[in-house]
Amino acid sequence: MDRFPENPNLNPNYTHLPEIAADPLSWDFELWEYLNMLDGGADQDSTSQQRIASSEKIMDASSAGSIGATSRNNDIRCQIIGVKKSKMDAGHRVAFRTQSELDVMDDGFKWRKYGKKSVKNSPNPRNYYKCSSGGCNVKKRVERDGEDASYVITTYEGVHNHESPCVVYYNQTPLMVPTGWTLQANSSHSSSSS
DNA sequence: CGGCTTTGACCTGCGC
DNA sequence: GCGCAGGTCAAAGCCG
Repeated sequence: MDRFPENPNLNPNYTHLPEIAADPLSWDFELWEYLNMLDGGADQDSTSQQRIASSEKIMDASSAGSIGATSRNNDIRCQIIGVKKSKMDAGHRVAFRTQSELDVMDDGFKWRKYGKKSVKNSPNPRNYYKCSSGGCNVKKRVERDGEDASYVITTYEGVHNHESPCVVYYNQTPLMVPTGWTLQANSSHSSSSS
């Protein structure tokens, strides 16, 4: 299953930003605030929010480096390449570009695949997922980077209205960590699954 | 048997 | 208005 890549407690390979709350109920808001700061306080309505309207624009944002945060951890790179408010009621949209052999990052939530589509200018198909939790309308798009297949572009749309069904930390359940992941100490949370 | 994936069809938005 | 591309639906099949 997918783990929450923005939550370092769930995915130690995720290059996390310490300022960003790990709370799954508010994380994309925090990311949005953080990226606004990175973007020099650009106008939210006309500038950075418009940068991710399509995969092409996602790549533009990535290459321009005008929005986003990149760092590195154990040879696994995860780059936040853009955030925008969704036109839908679902909320914000956040795109990650992650160097991973796995097609789908395990983010702790349970996703159901509802579509697969080949996209123009990309040899790799795009997969569409919905959060399988009842009443939660969060969607996720996953596709391989057409320019570098070692990267996976994951786009989250919306905000979860529930806690992760798999919120566990490695000091309680180390078996949950996939092969190849590097464990990272959890200093601020205790298990919610007890 | 229930839940999930697959996949073709359909819908919608956008550019020309 | 038309065509294309992206996104979603839903039926069928698979698997535990």
